[in-house]
Amino acid sequence: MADIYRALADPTRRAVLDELYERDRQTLFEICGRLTMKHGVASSRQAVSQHIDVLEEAGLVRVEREGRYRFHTIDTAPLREIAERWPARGREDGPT
Amino acid sequence: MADIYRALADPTRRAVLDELYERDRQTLFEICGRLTMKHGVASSRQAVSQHIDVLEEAGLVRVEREGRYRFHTIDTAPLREIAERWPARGREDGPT
DNA sequence: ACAATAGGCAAGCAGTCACTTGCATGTCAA
DNA sequence: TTGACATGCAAGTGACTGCTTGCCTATTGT
Repeated sequence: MADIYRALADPTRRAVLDELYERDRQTLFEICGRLTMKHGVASSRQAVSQHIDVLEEAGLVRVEREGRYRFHTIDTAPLREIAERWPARGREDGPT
Repeated sequence: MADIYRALADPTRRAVLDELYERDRQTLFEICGRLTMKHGVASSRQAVSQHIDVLEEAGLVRVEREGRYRFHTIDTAPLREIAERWPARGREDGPT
């Protein structure tokens, strides 16, 4: 499994996660369209596809294939590694 | 303030955070030595210095100058942005 | 079958990044 | 003051990354 931190390093990939967080089970074309419309990100289909590959390898996005469609779903579980690696200590107020 | 995600993207920078998480107020030379000894990271002083610059710009490391020493301290507060951007939802089990 | 749709693969290119190298600044002890 | 120590600055280099380009495969509708 690839590097989750490196996967998060790119702003377009974070926008993809934002979009999938709002709406699950989107296809590549849906993600592309919505990135352009709502997130002001103008990336080609191939570019977004490559970004999704990285997110998938990091375990942040899961894919279900159905016919000629590929539905993408966010998985926030791997993000916990970050919070658990450097937990807030003592006086710094903790998570909600 | 620079990109916290990009700051975390490099494994050496994460090792620096690990080290500072274990022990606060370390100088550059201390960090270099401990990175080599305990984390198996062999980076030059200049390389580590540049990494620390990135961490500092991301707000993850704070610096106190005293005489000819610079003491570095981790600040985990900016990490909360990540957990708050894509909070775990519904059935996915939450943090401890 | 045929065209249209959704996606996949891979080479090439330009920009960025981490690292090195070499020298400069500032502080402390003797 | 002088040398040793801790750090700072900046140019150059090789590798990596994100993106494009061009073509290919698979599925669906008519």
